Amino acid sequence: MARKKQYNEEEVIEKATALFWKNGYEATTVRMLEKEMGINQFSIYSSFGNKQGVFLESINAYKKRIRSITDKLSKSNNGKEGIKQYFYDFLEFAKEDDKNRGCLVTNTVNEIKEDGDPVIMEQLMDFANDIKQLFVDNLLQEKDNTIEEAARQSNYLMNSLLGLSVSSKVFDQSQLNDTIEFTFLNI
Amino acid sequence: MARKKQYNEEEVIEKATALFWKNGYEATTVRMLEKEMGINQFSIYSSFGNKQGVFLESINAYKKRIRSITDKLSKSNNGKEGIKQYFYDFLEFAKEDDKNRGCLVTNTVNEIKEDGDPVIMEQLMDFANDIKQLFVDNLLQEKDNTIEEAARQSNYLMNSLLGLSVSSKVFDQSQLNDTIEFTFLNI
DNA sequence: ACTAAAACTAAGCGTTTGCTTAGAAATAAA
DNA sequence: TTTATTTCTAAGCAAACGCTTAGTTTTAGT
Repeated sequence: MARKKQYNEEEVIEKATALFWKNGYEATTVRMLEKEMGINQFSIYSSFGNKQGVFLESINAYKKRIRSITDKLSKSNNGKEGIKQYFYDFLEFAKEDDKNRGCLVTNTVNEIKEDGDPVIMEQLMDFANDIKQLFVDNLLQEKDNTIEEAARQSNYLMNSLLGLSVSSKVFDQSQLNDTIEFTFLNI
Repeated sequence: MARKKQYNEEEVIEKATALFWKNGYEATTVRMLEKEMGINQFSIYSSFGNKQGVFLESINAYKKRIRSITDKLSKSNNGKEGIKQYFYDFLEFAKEDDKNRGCLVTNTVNEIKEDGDPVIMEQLMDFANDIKQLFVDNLLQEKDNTIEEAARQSNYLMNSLLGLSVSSKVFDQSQLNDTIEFTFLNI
């Protein structure tokens, strides 16, 4: 009846994700996507609607990939030690060759700001809140920790993780290790 | 002999700074600058060469403005307590109406990445290192603190400050206060 | 083999980007 | 007042942007 697609949508989105991760949303042009994904602009628009559609699918692909370490955290039951391990896992996850790309979601929050596309913004907020909730869950595994205290600590830890997403692009591994160790000293 | 300039270069750069601070470098177009600065594109290019020239002058204007709080830190002599005050001062400094714009320099580092313009990148790195050095100086005011320990602590504090630059755009004041208080418990 | 539907290629659409330029308006020395 | 010099306005440049479309190729049911 009709011709077959010569590409796999999941595969080309993986490649788009890498581009967005490296360059950000605005700086990634449709011509770059065309080249990296290995398919024509027509195919891009026919499969994903528009550039934003490609990006939203890339965010989904990113979430799926990072689930390997968030799952590890949600299964962890040794309190703050599990979160600390998540910090180290995240640094490894975001590493590409010897460079660190930070977190795709954090990068995007930084880029598109408050007047950015509301659909994308909501996606990003949900993602951050999910991780923060994982922190709270793990912090409550520590004995004598109240919900209020865990909430405060999770704010502190999220701040540190956001900082790490930025720092990892600029500072070297030993500086990052120091940062993580200090972060978990007194909670 | 010749016609007089109808604008003051410092004044129009102040307005350009506000625009870059709010929107970032790439998202700020020359047409937007034209409108905000209140002068024609010809005047912009004749005074500052190109868009990057306007931005570099804006970075200088930003540095001059933030000097009010960095000066306070460099004059401070009560160790980590002075740095903590700097964190609160920074949040106040970056506030615009009820929104927080973060740090112009941090925003730009996040935006232009490693393959960005080397001239801009160097400016940004110098700025970050200057602040980090101020942290070290103040940390050495604490008794029994070694240079190595102060260096490690300054990495941790810079990470927290970078995180705060991001967090302040998303979280509310009480969450930020909790974060700062927790940050200084550890050192 | 024929045909209809989907997927391909490649050219090109209108808009916006950073930047330039032709020409008018203003200024101060002569 | 004339003249030389600079600043102004406004139109326009090539290139790059996101996106579309005309026309060809491939496929599977008849």
